[in-house]
Amino acid sequence: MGIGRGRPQAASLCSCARTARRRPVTSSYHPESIEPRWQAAWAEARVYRTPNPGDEDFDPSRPKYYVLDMFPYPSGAGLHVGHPMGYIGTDIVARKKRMEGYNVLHPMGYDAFGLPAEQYAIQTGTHPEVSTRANIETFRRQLQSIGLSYDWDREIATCDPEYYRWTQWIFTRLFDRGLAYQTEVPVWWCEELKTVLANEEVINGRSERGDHPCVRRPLKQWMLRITAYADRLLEDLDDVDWPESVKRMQREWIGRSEGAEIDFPIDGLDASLRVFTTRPDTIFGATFMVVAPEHPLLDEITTESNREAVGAYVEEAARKSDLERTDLARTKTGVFTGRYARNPLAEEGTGEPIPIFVADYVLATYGTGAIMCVPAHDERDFEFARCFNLNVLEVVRPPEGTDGLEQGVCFTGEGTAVHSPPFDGLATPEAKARAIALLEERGIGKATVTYRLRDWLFSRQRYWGEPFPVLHHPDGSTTRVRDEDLPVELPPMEDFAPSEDGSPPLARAQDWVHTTDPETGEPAERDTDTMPGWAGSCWYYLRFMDPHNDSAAVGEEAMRYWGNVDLYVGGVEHAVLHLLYARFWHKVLYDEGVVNTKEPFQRMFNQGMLTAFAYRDATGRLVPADETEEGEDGVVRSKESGEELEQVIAKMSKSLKNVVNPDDVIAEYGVDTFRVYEMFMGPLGESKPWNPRDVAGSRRFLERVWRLFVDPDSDAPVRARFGPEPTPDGEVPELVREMERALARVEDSFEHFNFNTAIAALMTFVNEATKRREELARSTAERFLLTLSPFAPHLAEELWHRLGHADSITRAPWPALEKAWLEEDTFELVVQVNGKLRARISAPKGADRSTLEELARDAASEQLAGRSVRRAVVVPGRLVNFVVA
RNA sequence: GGGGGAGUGGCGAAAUCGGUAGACGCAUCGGACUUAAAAUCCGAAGGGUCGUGAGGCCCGUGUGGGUUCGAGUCCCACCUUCCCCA
Repeated sequence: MGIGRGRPQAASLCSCARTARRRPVTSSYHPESIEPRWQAAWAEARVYRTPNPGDEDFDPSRPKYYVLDMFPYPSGAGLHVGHPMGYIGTDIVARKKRMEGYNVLHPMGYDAFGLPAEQYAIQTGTHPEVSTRANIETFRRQLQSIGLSYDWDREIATCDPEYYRWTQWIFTRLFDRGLAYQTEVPVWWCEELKTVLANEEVINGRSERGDHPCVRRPLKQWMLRITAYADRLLEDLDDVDWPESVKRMQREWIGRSEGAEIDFPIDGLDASLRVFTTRPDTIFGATFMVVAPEHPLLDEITTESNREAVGAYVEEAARKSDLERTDLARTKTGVFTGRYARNPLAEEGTGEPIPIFVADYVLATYGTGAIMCVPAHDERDFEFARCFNLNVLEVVRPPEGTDGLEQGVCFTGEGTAVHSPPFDGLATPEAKARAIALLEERGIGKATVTYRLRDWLFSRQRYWGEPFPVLHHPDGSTTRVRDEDLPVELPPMEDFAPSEDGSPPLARAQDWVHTTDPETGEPAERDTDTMPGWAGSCWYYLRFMDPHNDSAAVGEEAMRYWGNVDLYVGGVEHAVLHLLYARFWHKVLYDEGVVNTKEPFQRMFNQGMLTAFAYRDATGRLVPADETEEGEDGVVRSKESGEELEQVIAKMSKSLKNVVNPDDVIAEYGVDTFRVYEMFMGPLGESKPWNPRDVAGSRRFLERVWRLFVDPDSDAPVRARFGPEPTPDGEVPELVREMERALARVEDSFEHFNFNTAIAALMTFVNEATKRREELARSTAERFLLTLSPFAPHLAEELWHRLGHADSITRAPWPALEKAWLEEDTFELVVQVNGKLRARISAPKGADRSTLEELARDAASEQLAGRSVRRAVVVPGRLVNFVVA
């Protein structure tokens, strides 16, 4: 191996060397010839293949590292330069870990089921299978052209029957555990898309995809009981190393709140109205109640004289989204039902009748679908009471100095209970506890926890998704398909457009629907819904551990070795849904004994968004970037009309006509330049604009690297002469020190993924080494190439071989930082007077405070002349600050 | 409406702990090489100001306050902007 410290790795690399010898001898940097050659050599030698436990060449003594990208949905548009930013970041991490001797699991696949392929199919007639396959080909070609070190033997696509067989298998486990059930629920129905959509796929009453209008409709749907895992999903967030912001989003999404359920007797009916409240201590302030328009008791509660008005109101509410209904800023609406309830804690006969309203700001799906309203201490109730002129009764006195009812505002914080006979004078937490104790004692209420999280609507009336592995029997019962009968494959269909009546396309595959129950031989029907796009992505990280296993979703040995994902990188847009769903499935699989980790993703990192310049003319029309030119005055104009354009920075998107295709960048500058530029732009976690003008700088850097090693005026593959090697006890040569500084900064950059600073450090070294090339020792040059290789692997590999190495640099040992080479005898001492810089002088490293003060006093003698030094602040190793009068 | 991030040269950005603001690169300008150009190499460069010059001085990290010998960094208030959620 290269510099002789590492153990030989599993993959045979001799073919790399063979291929390398076929290279033409060129003296200037030609990435277009180097890069495809090495990509072919790496593929041929399978240098990125990662053996699994049980494989012949598996080395169990090495530690494991699993670094994963969020796999892409293979859209028809292909990749733009924003997609690979995270991929390049993880590739750099994977390459360094490999060089450090880890067994690195670094796979890639495709989230290939879902609506867009089907919409495209309906528009063009191309079968989703066909367009998805074609898109995958494009994605794979593009990903491979970027030199990403994936183990392509592990590639998966969620639409493969061999993959979704196990998605279905996991569903059957959910089914067995009672976590999957069918029920009639009001769901968003999109007439245009002919499907049900999840709450999160509908924005302002329109579909997220396509922006079509949607309405609420009750339909029988598959649901997953994610709420049963709410507490564990909440608690285990403490054990993962994720951005706090993402954890917070998940916590808020789950929305756990503690409170009480209370039964209010209804006047004139032998029924009571159950409400949920987080503030049982305010029950004596309840001056009215509200039920949701969908509340099951509404019909019974409503009196004859109010029936018409209530009916009309309910009808209107059905057309609104939850969002519109609960918007705080909106004027509250509602209708009186004609009925009253009673405070169950009030002494007999003392309680005022409490009017019951129906109002759409209460949702049927949250809590019990009914609330007691305490306008003095709840914003929405306060607002409602104002609109309808209802009583407002203060039952919590705010702490001293805080505004409350007396100042005309609604106080929602904690204070002291008043006007509440059983708990007058108690502080809010005690009053809550007292209220709950009283309710439980009298059997009219109890402490409860509710969640904002709802069960997961898990079915779609579409074709391009996983079929449900269940059989419906003539007696109305439903059983799951036996393991040995999986997968339930999608039937081939010519026409997969949704039916006009909204029934799913699979319902038309009559031969497929009508089957026999293999257990009983009786006729049975298949389910005609399919799973949503999220299903396949819930567990793909597990399949990567053991992608070809045909007897289990993931083999036990592989699962035990790979554990969970050490580093997961992707966009923040998946912070809630994908990550929550995947964590839910993982926990079910944990209970099932399939995995032995509680959490799937140990560390998570969100890459920033890539933006780009877009141009608008005076009319606001968007002008494609390639139809613009910048004048000498720096003003951007339209090439065609010469009109001045406004430059805006925005997310890369087709509609803004500012998409940059990586293929074009690679064709013009080469892969390594593309990789270096993407990382050099700024920290991986920040959003930043792509500036086509800046790319050349990264290319120039690589050319300087090339010339450091190859003499452009000679035919020799590499410069023959190197400077003297550093001796163990001699003085540390400047370039050795310089390289070590660069290495230290590169190491640092892996902490926060700010590879821009790593590349800046490598540039600084190259600049210095170019100036004093005759001093550059061979060992220093090799350390540099090793350090460069994760960032610019093709160039590093080429030069590594030109230096005479037969084995690939991708498996050469990562250089260990030599701290001793960083140490220096002197430092630059900063001299300040009253905090202002006045001199910089060289001082010996170990000098004590008084020596430093003397040196500084000398250096600042001019500024100090005639002034009295009141104090001297000495920071050893840094500065001296004189405080003068 | 709620939550989070970010505001530093013409542009992307850098600056472990509070201690030299602007590293590294882009664009720009000057010079060398060249018949010429490209490429490359060398150099200049935050703003202002004084000086023939070397160099000096003042201002400067969104705004206004505060803490400190010393603030891009810490605290308070505000403005702008992006993202996420509702």
